[in-house]
Amino acid sequence: MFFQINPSNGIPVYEQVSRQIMFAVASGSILPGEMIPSVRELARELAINPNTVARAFRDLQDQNILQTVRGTGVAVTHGARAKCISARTRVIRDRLRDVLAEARQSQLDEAELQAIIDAEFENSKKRKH
Amino acid sequence: MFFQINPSNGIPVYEQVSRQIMFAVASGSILPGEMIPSVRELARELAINPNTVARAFRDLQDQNILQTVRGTGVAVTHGARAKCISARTRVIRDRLRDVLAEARQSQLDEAELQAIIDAEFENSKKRKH
Amino acid sequence: MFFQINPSNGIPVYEQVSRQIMFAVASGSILPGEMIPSVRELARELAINPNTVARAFRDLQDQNILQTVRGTGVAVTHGARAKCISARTRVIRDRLRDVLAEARQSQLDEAELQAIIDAEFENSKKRKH
Amino acid sequence: MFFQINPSNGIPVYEQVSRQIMFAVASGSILPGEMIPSVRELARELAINPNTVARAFRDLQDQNILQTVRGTGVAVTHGARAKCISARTRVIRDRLRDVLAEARQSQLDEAELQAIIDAEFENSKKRKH
DNA sequence: GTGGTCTAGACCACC
DNA sequence: GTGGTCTAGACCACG
Repeated sequence: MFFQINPSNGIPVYEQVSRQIMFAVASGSILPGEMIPSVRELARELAINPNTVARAFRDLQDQNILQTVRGTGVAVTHGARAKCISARTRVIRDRLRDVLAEARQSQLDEAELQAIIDAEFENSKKRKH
Repeated sequence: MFFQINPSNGIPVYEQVSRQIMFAVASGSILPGEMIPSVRELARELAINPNTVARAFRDLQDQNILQTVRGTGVAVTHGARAKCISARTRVIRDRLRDVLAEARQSQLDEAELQAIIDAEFENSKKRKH
Repeated sequence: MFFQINPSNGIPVYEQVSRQIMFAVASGSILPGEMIPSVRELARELAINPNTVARAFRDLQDQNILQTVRGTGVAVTHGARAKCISARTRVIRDRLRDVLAEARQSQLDEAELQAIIDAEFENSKKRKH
Repeated sequence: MFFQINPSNGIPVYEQVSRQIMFAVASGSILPGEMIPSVRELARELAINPNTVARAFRDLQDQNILQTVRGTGVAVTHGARAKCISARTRVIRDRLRDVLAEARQSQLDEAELQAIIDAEFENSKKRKH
């Protein structure tokens, strides 16, 4: 596991964890059928409380993305890949839609909005590498 | 006052109020120097708690967008217009930046991201009128 | 709230709480739109930890049976009634199906099984009042 | 040995093993005095942990259903048949009683409950052959 | 006052 | 070793 937690950016820690797992499955970094690190181990790595990790795992189990094997650990389900990919798209599209809805509602000039979008998109490309 | 409050959409109610006032000033729907409805009146209209309206007003006063006129009520300051315009841009740009940052971090394919952006932008145009 | 918790019967306490709320909604004891007792209050009444109650509430929110009103409390959603009724039927039917499947798999004589069912059904009727 | 283990259906694996042995004795598929496969062999067959099989055997030994024959292996005791038959009835009756108790507590309409029972009983008959 | 999050630490069943 | 449950207590945002 290779991701980062920011304890003070408004997004609940357990949600940062579950999202990053979801994204990792979507992108193929974690494969269906694979075991993922134990609650305690991941908690140690990320320097957070095990209960917080457990909550993230539980949320993903409720979505049938993870599955616990009794006394053994937690595995990625076989249907997880597709679910994660579409969930990822959905999350991003919905958030984008919210921003655009607010922009429209604020009566921001359309050309200006377009300019902001282009600029930020370029920005994000640069930060990509 | 003509805006709408959604008490269960994640955004704090007081923030929905202050933002919509801000946007109204930015777009010229409310003019500098104008009085705005009292805390009690606005609370009644929007069917929310007066404390919530008061908090929105306080936040806007802290930004020098509103000011109390002794014995009369609350008015939009003369410097408000410019402040609201730039605040509006900032709010929207920041939210957009967050979405794009998350999209990038999720390893979503760039072409797909671009497609989503275009589609949603078109969508929001349609909903505009 | 009028229900009972048995802390040592195998069923997790938070699940006993959420089920009993569900059943209460299904049977009409709690109506859609109504507020339910606060986490702290219910925890006090049932003599359990508030976090345990909170978890039950959270599970029901995930099923869109409860809905929190920010800073105010928790309410039963409007679609809850139908969901609870069908969930109740489903829970009971599934558990019954499991028992019967096990009975069949155990090669228990069918007449004997029928006898057990009849006897227990009569029993449960008696206990009803 | 011809039975199946489901590692992720809530019932502990060791209990699935011991129950299925018990049921096999009750139905006469395994006869008193017969040897049963060794822990290691059964574990291999069922693709589960030997400790799990050992625990199932231990439970059955505690109930005097299995006994170890020094230097030879594990055998079904002579009193086992009767014990298994009554244990089987007890297990099923208890589970049935639990379901009906919950149904009653949920205030499910009695006629509806009766209908569910009948339907599922017919269902289970069909699946039997 | 309300719910939500997080931590800490305990105990349990399971493998 | 594993995950699951529960308790206790703290802090925060919201109305």
